[in-house]
Amino acid sequence: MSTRAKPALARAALSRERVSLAAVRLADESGLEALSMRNLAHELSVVPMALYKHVANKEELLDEMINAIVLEIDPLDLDVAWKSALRHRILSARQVLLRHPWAPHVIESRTSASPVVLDYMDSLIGIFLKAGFSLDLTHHAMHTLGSRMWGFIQEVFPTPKSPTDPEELAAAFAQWSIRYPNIIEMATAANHSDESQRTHGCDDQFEFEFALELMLDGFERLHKSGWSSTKVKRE
Amino acid sequence: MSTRAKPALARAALSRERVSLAAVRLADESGLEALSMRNLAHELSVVPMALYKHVANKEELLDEMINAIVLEIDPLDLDVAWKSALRHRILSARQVLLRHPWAPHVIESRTSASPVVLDYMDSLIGIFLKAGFSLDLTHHAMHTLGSRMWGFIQEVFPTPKSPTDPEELAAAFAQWSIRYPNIIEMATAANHSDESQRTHGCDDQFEFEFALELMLDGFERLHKSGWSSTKVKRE
DNA sequence: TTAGGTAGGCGTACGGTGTACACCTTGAGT
DNA sequence: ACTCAAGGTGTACACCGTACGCCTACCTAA
Repeated sequence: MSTRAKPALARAALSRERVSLAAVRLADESGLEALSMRNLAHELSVVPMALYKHVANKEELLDEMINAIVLEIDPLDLDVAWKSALRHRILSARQVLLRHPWAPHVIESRTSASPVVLDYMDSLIGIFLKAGFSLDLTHHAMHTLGSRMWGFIQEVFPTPKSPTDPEELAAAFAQWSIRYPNIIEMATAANHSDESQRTHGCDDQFEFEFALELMLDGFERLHKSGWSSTKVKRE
Repeated sequence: MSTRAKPALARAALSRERVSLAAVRLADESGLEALSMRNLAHELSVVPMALYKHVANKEELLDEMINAIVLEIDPLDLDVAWKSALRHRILSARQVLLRHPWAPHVIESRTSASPVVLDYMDSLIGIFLKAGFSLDLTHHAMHTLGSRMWGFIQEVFPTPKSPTDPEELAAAFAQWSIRYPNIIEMATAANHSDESQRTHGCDDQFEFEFALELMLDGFERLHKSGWSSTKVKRE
């Protein structure tokens, strides 16, 4: 009864880090909707209110989860041309986000940046400046990247599920071809043409890189031509 | 007591449309967090469960709200060059979203597209195809636009609030200059240079248009050069 | 004119959420 | 040995979405 419990006897002590790592794991494995303070506490064999000794509230926990995964992004390689450095950093961020599918949603809901997040952004800006980009152009480039700097873009709505019964499906398809001729034309081309399926079909990774390269090329062109926002550019 | 109440005596009858319009108004005026079924019902002088006779659940209500605002986007002008048509459509979407600040969050959380949403996307695709873009390039262009086709981009984290006390602020500023030298350099340039404040400072509208033009120019260049995804483009 | 069906608003109740607040236990420092 | 604070506990509250059953008022057909 009155034995002096050694520190790590019954269970390891809670800590801010242990809490947020457990939260990341829980979200990874069971989805964001399973991440309630009660579930998380249960996972840690602890009573819900115990968590509040380590994080102020759920928002702060979510902040901490983002910190944890931002630290997974590859560190910056300084010995490489700006374009490769940027591409590498952003594609690495993308790999991280693919491991944590809940992250985009959480990132989007944050209301202010933590120091860890600011570090990451600072390093991206540094890449531009070191390459001689003007402050001006760097600024706009960062805004253009937007959420792509985190390795994701809002995937436009998934198309509604199609019926399973072949006959119904054919009927629905006919309907759609009338109402959404362009969507259908594009979608069938992307899915059917011989080799395109494997080469790019609708491969998220390809789409991401396509857009990223388009932006990087755009930045490069503007930089080389000495673009400045004082020259208005509308055609 | 037993008077035959005329249809519109006590209050107008509920309908799916009245419910979703009231929801839009409530979100506009009081923010998305105020939009609970209970609050909405109260607003309509009705008991919460009454709403469920018109929408299956809250998700469906949110879908309907998006439908309502997508219909506010300017209709497509067919007599105009593709670039202008696209720009106009997207900037119009942006105006709509500025009127409904809750919309980006809701759009991002939708899991499938409604017919109204598909109509909008179909019309954008149509702009590309009518201009002679390949199905291929059109497809990638749509992905590249991403959430920008809705008139917003995930605004990267707002910087954390700065202290009000001038002395504290100076200290914090000094700290930041060391930890985030690039952010600070960029931010001060954007805010201070004489006329840049008015001309572009950190004007969301300008940033949006900058990115949009960069993309449109990129699409145009690829289209003119007969780009196809079979040619790999990595440098 | 009456009977019956149905659309739509009402009331109650349940299981979930985040978290405030008071309590108690335990280990470290004096 | 005593104190004090850090940290885990238990209870309680307000709010959420919504399942389920009821009841009333209208429309239609006989």
